[in-house]
Amino acid sequence: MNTRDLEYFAKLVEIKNFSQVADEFSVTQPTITMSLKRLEDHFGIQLIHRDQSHGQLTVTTAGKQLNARAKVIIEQMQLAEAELARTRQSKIKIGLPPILGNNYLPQIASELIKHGLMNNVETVESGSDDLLEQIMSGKLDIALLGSVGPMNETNMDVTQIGSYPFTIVTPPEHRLAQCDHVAFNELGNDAFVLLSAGFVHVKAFEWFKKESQTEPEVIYRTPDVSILKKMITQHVGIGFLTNIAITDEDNLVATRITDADQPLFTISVVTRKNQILTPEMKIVKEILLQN
Amino acid sequence: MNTRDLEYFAKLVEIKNFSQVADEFSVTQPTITMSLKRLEDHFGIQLIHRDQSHGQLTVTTAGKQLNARAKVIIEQMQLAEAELARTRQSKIKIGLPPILGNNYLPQIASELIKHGLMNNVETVESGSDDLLEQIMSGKLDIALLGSVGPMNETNMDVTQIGSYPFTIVTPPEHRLAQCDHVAFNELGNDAFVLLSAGFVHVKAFEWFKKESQTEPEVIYRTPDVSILKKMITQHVGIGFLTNIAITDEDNLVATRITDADQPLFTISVVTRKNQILTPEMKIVKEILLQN
DNA sequence: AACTATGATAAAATAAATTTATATGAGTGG
DNA sequence: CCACTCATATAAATTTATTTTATCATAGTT
Repeated sequence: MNTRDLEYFAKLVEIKNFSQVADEFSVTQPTITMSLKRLEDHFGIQLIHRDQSHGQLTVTTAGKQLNARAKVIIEQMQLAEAELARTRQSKIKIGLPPILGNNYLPQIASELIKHGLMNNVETVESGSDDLLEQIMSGKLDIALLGSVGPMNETNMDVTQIGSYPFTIVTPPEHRLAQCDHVAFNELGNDAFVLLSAGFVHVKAFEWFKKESQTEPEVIYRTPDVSILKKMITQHVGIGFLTNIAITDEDNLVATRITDADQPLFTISVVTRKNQILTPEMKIVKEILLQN
Repeated sequence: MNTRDLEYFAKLVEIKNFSQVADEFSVTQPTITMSLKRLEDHFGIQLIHRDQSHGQLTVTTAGKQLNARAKVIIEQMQLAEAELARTRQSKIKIGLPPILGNNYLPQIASELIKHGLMNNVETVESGSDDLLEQIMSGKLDIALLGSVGPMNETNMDVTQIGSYPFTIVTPPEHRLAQCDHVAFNELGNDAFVLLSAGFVHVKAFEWFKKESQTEPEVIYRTPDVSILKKMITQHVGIGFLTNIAITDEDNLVATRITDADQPLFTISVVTRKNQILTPEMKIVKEILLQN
């Protein structure tokens, strides 16, 4: 069985047109006809019903079943491809959210040096959505991911290593800095500077908006945490960040939010199911789990 | 990419000998050499390290990684094969444990008749271990499975539909039949008739033995529940069964066991992840979930 | 009625996998 | 140390599989 046939088939199920599938793969139309015939002969059952009268192709139950398996097989092939490409490189590629960059990275770095792995590691900083996509598709070896509450990804090995509340971040001279705590619905008239879409903070922010029925203005968005902090310092707007994103040097105040049942910023170490870790990757994963 | 190459490779990783792999697949030895070369060329990395000096093959990290993916791909191919073979048959094949046969089957049958599906269904009765193997490998379309506590199978869609205690089953004239309840460690001197290995009852029985540190004699084992019941009636030994296995017509008494934290006989409806159910199968699954 | 879109079919061409035959290289027993 | 065995590699020939080219069939469209 050739996985190429399965790829043709999955595409045929998707776009339901032999000639277009042929174009997609830069082959001629009879190739697709023949490929489907091979599959139908192999499994001894019709997979696609060609309804000439209405110019419509329908996928039989058998076809749908094969398609479900074909998709897994193609995905696994792509993962193998990506993973072995990673193995060809010497460096371990770790994804981590920029929010953790300042806090975790120095701790981790010293541990890496201790194990003589500092030069074998390469970090990628990006929003958690993007990092999840990258670890899932095999572009990363290990990811440290933030999520709103526990992660639930069936194809991933997830180990939760901590969870932290979201807070309102202000300069020390701001009125909220004097408060021990604040309810989100007291912030309806405040302007926020926020992280860009793709960061879990945005999902959490939406949760607070919805639950408190408050619609604070978002005056600016940036994917860069240090820019965000500077804007908070300069009173452009107040911030919404996990408390671990804030260090003493920032000279900012994190005020906790009182809303009940609020989601927590949850940090997990994530690898793929069926991923084989090199001995070095195992050490790096251990280091991440312990910090 | 040919799945045949992946099969050769997985076998090579397993037995680490080119010639023997060739024999397994009834091909010649150079076929395996060429197949491996194709894979190594394709992924651009060495998969197997041939150590001529010690006559030993070792699998590289890349090879281990490919092997992990290959195994999933081969499994998915076999599932597709089995599932489409099932689709070629008209009858829906349902597995159920014989313990449920008497209780569930009549209820289910009347529902099936109501939907005109009675002739489209074929039941297979066997121990839960065997049924699990059959549903996992695609030989069954749907299985009703008993387990000791909740099932935990990552490749399966499991819906728990009930759980019931295990009980001690005796004829009405037996001393235990007078008791409302009994501790397992009071049964050290009783002889049991038990189901054969492969039934979850055996696992539960082992649990009670271990926890109570009691070793009752097992005088006879049978895979046939009705034979088992007859033996209990004829005082060959006392029984160990879930309470739902016992009906009024049996004229047997089920005495509950008092041991703390005891496992329950749990019934679940099980299908495979990524299995496509025909409309008929969906109805049958619904019926099973509702009874 | 001519035209277009879509898929099927057959023969030819090309590409890929397997076999046959043979080579290499490391151990092993006499 | 020589003949022998075991295990894998290599090259050419053969067989098998896939794709293309060219053409046809059918239904819908202008």
